[in-house]
Amino acid sequence: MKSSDTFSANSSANNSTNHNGDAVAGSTAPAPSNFIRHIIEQDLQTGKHNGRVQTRFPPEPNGYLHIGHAKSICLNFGVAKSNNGFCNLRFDDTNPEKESQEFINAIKADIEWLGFHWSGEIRYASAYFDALYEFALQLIRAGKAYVCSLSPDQAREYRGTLTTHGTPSPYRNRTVEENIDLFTRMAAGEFAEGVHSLRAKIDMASPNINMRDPVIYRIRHVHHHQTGDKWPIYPMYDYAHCISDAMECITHSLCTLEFEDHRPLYDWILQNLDIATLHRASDSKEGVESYVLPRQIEFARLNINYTVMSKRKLKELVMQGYVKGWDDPRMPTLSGLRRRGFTSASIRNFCDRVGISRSESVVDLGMLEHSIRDDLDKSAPRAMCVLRPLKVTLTNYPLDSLDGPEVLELSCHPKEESMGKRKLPFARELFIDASDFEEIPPPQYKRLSPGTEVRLRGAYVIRCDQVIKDAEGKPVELLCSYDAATLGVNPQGRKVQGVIHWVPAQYAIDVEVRIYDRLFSKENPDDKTIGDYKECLNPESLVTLTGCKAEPSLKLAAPEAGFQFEREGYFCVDRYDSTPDKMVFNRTVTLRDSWTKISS
RNA sequence: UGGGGUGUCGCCAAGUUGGUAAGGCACAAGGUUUUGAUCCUUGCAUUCGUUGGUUCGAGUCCAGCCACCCCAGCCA
Repeated sequence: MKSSDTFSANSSANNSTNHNGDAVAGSTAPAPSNFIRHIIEQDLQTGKHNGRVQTRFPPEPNGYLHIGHAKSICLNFGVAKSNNGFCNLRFDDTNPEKESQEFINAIKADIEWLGFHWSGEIRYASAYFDALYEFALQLIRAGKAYVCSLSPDQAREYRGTLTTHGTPSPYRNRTVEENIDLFTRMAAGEFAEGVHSLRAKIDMASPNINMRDPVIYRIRHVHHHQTGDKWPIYPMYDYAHCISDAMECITHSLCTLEFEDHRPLYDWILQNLDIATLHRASDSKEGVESYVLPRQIEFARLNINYTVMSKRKLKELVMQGYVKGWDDPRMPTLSGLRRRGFTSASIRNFCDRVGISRSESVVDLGMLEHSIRDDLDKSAPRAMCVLRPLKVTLTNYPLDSLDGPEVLELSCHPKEESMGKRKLPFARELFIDASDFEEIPPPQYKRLSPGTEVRLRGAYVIRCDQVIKDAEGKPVELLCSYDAATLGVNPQGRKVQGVIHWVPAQYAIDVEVRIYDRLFSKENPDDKTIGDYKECLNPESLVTLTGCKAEPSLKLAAPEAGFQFEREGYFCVDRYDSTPDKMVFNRTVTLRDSWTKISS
């Protein structure tokens, strides 16, 4: 045990030993070093924002959050927290047809589960529609935006290609009056979808296609989950996002690499708006003179091998029934990982370990597995559960006595005594796992085989005397004898190497165990040479085992409770399908396993 | 044949102003162990995509080359 001196010697280094301490925002290690934190440090030094750090996490509510979002969440909230700043949650809801309240609710729940707290009320880009509309009028009056009446197809032709410049729209030089008239009528719902759009007047010859008079408003006669039927026009991302950031006084607008080419547009919009108006529309409580525009900074999105991360593909897996929902334990969604048994701390740690950079990279799934093992090894109580039961009868163990069974006490954790002990009856008839017996033991096999001994974890040493087989020659029962002198002590004069888990037959509870494995069998399901990513779906990503035998103490386990089933892995009680009468456990991850390496 | 990016160990990733390659994962070898788990110890890039240049000295500066990623939605 640690002495109290050890604790007082270095307070900051011992954060990790603080089990149920501050569960918020991965704070066990010193803040990671990355280019974004460097930029912020610099801005703090130069006093660019008066020492203020304000970030935001801006999901579009068109799907569930996945672990890639967790990277962004940890970054945005983490960077704000360690600089005494704040992070907003803003729904980027400018394209209502793909969005829904269901997604908004799920996203909120996932962020809370991850352990982060957003600053103030939840924000919505849609809450800024009035302001956005006024700013559009301002651009029009300044001759910096115009109503274009090209069809989407025509607009594409006018835009030019990657290597050839575009051609100005014939509507580019409409008068301010005409533009205002048309735009006002667009907003009044007078026109059908597609007949007009509002465009920023920038440069059709720009080598950056985003600057070739991008559309900033389109006509969409659809219901919006927040604003109802108020608007027949909706702003585009490029236009709404930068203004929303500015209105929320965001200092550092962090996004992924694919928006790099949009940065000039982000800056153009803000720089072409009247700063005083922007300031007035913003959250700022200081004067205009200290009002500084936000800076967009891009970082690489998260990729993990053996999985897909695009929302489109995840949605497809759900919609076409390849998985059982957004929260299927095989999904890389936060709700899926949660249901699988991942703790939020493990995900935060994973994000810290992965780091932030600008190079596109593919993280090994092993890193995620390490993060959850690392957490659960320390925090998960141990228990025994036999997945593929094989009956064992201890021929020399007394038959049931009237006093009831012999009851053993086992520690819930090998190191953490504070986790207490659990009771487990011992009996003449037991179950062990079928894989812990081999009639013809392979080299270095340390488990049970005819004539050899093993230790039953937390109980006695037993020896296999006889194998009873069925008609096909498969072992169905083992007749063993136990050594009564080996409870809590090693036998004298011989060494018993193997230790196996077991469960008393008549006191065990029947449970269902779902064995999950990676969803894809190829490292890169997106590889074009595979064809469709669904071709490499792993047919064994889910194997359901029924009739598993769990120790009776598990009966009390609550939904989502995580355990280490000794020698098998980490498992959790399924939060939806498990009932007291029919418990269901999900395998979160296996234990590290050097035996299968040795044996193969 | 346009523009914007990225290239440091098998996988991530630090490398402030040029001064002689952090850390994690994985892997390997030992030790402890009533989980073939955990834990502990040790090992694991004379080299930073590549070729040249500047310099006493370059992953860090300069030039050329190569590879890969992103962009032509009235999606985000």
